[in-house]
Amino acid sequence: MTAEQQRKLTARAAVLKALAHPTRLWLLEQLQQQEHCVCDLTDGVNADISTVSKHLSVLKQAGIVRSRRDGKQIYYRLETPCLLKMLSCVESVIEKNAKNHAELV
Amino acid sequence: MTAEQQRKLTARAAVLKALAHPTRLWLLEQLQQQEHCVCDLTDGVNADISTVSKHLSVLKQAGIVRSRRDGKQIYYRLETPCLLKMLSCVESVIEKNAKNHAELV
DNA sequence: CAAACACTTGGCCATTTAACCAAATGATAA
DNA sequence: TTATCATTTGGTTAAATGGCCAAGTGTTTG
Repeated sequence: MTAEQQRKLTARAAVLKALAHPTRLWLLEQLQQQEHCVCDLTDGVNADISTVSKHLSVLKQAGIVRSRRDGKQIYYRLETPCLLKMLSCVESVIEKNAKNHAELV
Repeated sequence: MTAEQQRKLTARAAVLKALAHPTRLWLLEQLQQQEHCVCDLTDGVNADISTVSKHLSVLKQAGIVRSRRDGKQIYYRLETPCLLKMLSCVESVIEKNAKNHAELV
């Protein structure tokens, strides 16, 4: 593995890492159709608003969402919709796992 | 977020988490064309063989790869090729980030 | 301008992750 | 059956993550 390869793979891993949390995946689903302020999003998650804010900042840091201020609120929107589509493959892994597991029983 | 949603999202996050490491992404690339034994894979990675073995076990646990023994060696193969294809979207996030960053300079 | 509102940030703590080394396991070769 | 090879597993340690609370920042409202 060359240094250049290492660099590329680390960048990819960083994006995947940002996606790899149930709350963050839920946030992205909410942002799929339209932008939302943090307060909207906090309502749906069973967590402190500061926790939600930090999750959003992880997604922003990774370049997955963007934010804009409008008055008191800050609105987040999904920057790269393909990310959610790509989850269909993740889903197929899960289904296959379930099937394999069922066969073992 | 219902308990059922939570369950689903946690399962997805688990698969993404397994992908979210540069070494594991590299391993998957190697397995894309053909199966390899652990020794093959260790050669390319700058890490202890036990480290590589543990990375492979993370991928296996997530249902992303499978293994079979042949004599002394254990061969791993990619179970879900679509996972690597889906990285094109991850790549587009990275490119967009680079572009945005360039604009700021 | 002070109070209230919507968020973000810093601090703290518990848990998880990743790396290495050493020891254990499983299979073949001597 | 002992030695050797290929890999996994256990133990340890350092660093990263995720949660909450409290304090700080930026905006609007009274």
